[in-house]
Amino acid sequence: MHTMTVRHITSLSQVPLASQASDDGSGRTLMKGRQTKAAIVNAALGLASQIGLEGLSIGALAEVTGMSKSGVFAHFGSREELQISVIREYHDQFESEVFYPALSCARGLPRLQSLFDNWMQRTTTEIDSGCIYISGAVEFDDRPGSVRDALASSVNTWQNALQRSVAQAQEEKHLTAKADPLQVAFEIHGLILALHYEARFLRNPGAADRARKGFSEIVARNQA
Amino acid sequence: MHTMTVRHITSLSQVPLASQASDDGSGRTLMKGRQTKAAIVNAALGLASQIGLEGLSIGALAEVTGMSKSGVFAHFGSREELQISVIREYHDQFESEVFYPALSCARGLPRLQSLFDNWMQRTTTEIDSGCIYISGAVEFDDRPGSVRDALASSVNTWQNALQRSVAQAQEEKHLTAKADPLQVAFEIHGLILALHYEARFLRNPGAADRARKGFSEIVARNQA
DNA sequence: TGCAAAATAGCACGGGCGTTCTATTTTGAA
DNA sequence: TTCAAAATAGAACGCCCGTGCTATTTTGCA
Repeated sequence: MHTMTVRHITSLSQVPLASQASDDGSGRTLMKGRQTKAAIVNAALGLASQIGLEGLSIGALAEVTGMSKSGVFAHFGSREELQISVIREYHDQFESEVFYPALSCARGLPRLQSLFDNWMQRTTTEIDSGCIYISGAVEFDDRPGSVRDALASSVNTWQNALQRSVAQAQEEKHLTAKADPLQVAFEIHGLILALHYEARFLRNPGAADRARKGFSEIVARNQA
Repeated sequence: MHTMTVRHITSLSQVPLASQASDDGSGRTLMKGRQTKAAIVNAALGLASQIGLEGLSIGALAEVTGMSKSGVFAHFGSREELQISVIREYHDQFESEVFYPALSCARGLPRLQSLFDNWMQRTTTEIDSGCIYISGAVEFDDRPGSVRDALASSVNTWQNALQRSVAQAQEEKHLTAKADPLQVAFEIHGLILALHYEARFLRNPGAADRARKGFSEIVARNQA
């Protein structure tokens, strides 16, 4: 219980308490609960992507993982904590699929382009699977609490990274100094949101092309 | 109007049986059920805007309207039908707040600008109240059925109107013939979605200004 | 190998949900 | 004023939910 509380406070840190077991790739000393929990969170992420964080139910999750409701429940202590774990998992995946790979591109426009391309790639996948950053925003619009906080914090982290990349593109003289990173990031975000909306909900074809075209227009307009 | 016809076709007809009463502004002969139903739908729209169409519950609605659950229920026959009634009401309000007023502006860019201004005005309001075209899209992403159909149909009606307005601006030589109405409408949609997301969920200030700036950039880029 | 601790299961609870069925009240034309 | 029809209420149903409690099984160091 205390560990739960602590994890709450330190927000997204998942550092284990000293007394607890370490994992590692394959060694002994790997408390089985950890891997089970990871499996549950993965299944939960899959479920939540499709039906939303609010639609995520412990019963359904138990069925999917072949466990009992209480077995699943014990790993989290509350539904909220489960939802937060899902958000954390999504955050990590997003980071390693979208953000980190772009770091191997040169600072400035190349990296910004890579960030966008990776984001597009991910969003294209999510036309089928759904996106927690988008559905969660709608679900927790006006529902204060730790789930909302975790979600907003993750999204803000990403938005800041994107804005930073725009600013770097200005420093590198790839984009004009007159450009406003907040404005550019806002417009890019809009393209992704429109892509998700029109492709996933309306099932309009061609939305991905329009998002890409929109991005290149933004770049062209702000070029140095 | 086309929308009207479509609404009838989609089986949402509420044409009374021949023997039943007609409404009208204030005359006698107005079956009380009609006004009660309208009041319920209005309350339901308020609730659904905040907590979503999925969150809308008959119990909560009964409490808000001061009626019994079954009293509310009897007006719709199913929760789905209630949700559809809410969508129809929202559609009508949207039409009369955003679409119709713009018709008094000259065809072409003036009317397009008016459509956008009205839409911005409405979205600004919805930063507090919520928007069921946005929340509903997320909730009914991959949930087939009549609710999804009604929602998508309403959104499509609006999207077509917007695209038509862009095309008219081309005919009037206000926008270049090279512009793609689908592309322009897509980008505008993105601005509105980003505004809703960043203002309502992230509570970022300045989002409205960024949306407006984005629109004027789009217009500038596509000017004839 | 033994044995505490961790992990999991089983069960029950209270509550809200949509819906149905059956009264009861209210309406409004004759 | 009467009276069928319309509108509303009331109670109950089965269902699924999150959660707490108490076994029971499994784990992994001593």
